[in-house]
Amino acid sequence: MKDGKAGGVQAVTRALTLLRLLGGGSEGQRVTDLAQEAGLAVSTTHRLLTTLEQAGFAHFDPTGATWHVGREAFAVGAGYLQRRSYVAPALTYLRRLRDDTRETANLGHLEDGQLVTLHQVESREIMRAISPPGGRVPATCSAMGKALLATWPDAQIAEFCARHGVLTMTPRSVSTEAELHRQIGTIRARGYAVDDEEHARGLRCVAAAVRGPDGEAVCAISVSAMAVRLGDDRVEEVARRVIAAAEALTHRIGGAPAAG
Amino acid sequence: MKDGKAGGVQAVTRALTLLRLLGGGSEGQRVTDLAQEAGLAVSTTHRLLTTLEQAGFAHFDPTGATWHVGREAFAVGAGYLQRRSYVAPALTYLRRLRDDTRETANLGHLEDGQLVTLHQVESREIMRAISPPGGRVPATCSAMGKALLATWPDAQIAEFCARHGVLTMTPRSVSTEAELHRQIGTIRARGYAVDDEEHARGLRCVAAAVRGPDGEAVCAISVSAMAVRLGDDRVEEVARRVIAAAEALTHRIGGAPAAG
DNA sequence: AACGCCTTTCCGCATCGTGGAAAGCTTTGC
DNA sequence: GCAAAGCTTTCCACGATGCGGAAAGGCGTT
Repeated sequence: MKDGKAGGVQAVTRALTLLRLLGGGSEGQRVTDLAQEAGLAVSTTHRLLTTLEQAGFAHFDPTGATWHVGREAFAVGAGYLQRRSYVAPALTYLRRLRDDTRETANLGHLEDGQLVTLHQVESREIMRAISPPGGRVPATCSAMGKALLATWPDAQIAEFCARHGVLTMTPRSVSTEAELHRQIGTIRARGYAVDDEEHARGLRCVAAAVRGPDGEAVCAISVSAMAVRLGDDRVEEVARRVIAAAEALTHRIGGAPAAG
Repeated sequence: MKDGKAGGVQAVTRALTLLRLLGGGSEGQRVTDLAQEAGLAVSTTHRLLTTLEQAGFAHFDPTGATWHVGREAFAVGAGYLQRRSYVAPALTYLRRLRDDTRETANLGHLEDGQLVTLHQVESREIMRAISPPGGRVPATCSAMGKALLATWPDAQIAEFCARHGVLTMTPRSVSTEAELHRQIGTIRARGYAVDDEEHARGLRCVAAAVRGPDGEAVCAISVSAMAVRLGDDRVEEVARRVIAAAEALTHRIGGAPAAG
């Protein structure tokens, strides 16, 4: 047929066109109108819609005989957002970050008060990272953890401390709630968090939070390096790149830069 | 063929199955695996995926040769939410509810006898939601579902049972119509509904209905938490907050507090 | 260099989707 | 209250269209 482009499965292409019309159009569309808009025969349209309904992607409202987007379509779309959809798109930015800084770039999120490293792009210079993917650290001992905490309201942070305590891993780790709150203030002002040998001796990290579509922080990006290679003079430059990566990823996953 | 159910357009049904797999499965799936999961020939799967990609519903990542849900799928799903004018205003109240209770706050509505979770603001303490956005549960196994049913006249509830049956998900789920009617009475008297491990073992929810301008219940708000974290002593306090949130949203969308 | 495992393309066959036509079903006008 | 209009829904014979086995093309591994 002359359905415009070849290559695809006709019936499927048509069904998807209808699905798009259902999602984009005004509320409650009738078979005849949909058929016209899609340029299909009414009977064909009806058959396709019925099929979409059987799969839960379309919904038919008997009162008024109108068609709507179904729950499955929503479920699939929601999966697109929620299903850790930031890991795959993050890879590009992590890699660039690693190449720009020549240090290890990390992606992590919070789980039960701990920071879990989800992915890591290793520095080509230095061997073996301290915290491999899957590794866990108390949130307050990690730059990524602190960057994420800093996006929370103060009351939540206090609650977090009450629940999990303020755990330490090195003599330099944040050890009191007051100290944590002080640091959080700095993090919010600067837009990035620093871990200065608070997780492991000789290791420094710089991190920034990534936000999801609803403005909530979903994960964080960091650069970690041997402290000797990441002096005070270099932190700001690295931080700038980390923030840029975090913002780029925020944008990429349809995130809102500011929270509510 | 013996594709389970007849009536639908084969190619479309199959394509939708793939789409669901893309949305539901782990991120980044290969053709071979998808084919196996869907019970299709590899070549067929590949052709259907290609078609989905042409329409923007699937996305192919050349590095790693993996398939992902596409932007169009998300766009269509978003239409599902946009169409419901109460979703956007609800976010504020959900977030506040989460912050006040430190548990996960949910928004849901009924479709085809099932409760569909529309939005979720996750507890910061606990990860992994049982029922993520897009997820469905039989209405009677859910606090939100029961809260909504309770706003209906008895005759309609009876009809609902006749149509959908009284489905159960755990040994604690409501299993008879009589039991349901008893609970509905309690819900009406108290103003809130409880799901005590009736949907998933170890999970408790407290929900209240939100009404639209015509006094009809349009959606429900709930707080869900691990049962150990939501003891009998805490239910009343949480319920008070859930009801407040539901009333606030009712008011916000110009709803009438009481039914006709 | 040869293997194994995967993606991608090809092609002949018959299955499956197609659209016109006709049958149901409401709503509207008189 | 009846008829006509306009819609949804079902039916069916035809042939275009999607099917899947097989083969070709890539890529990493042994």
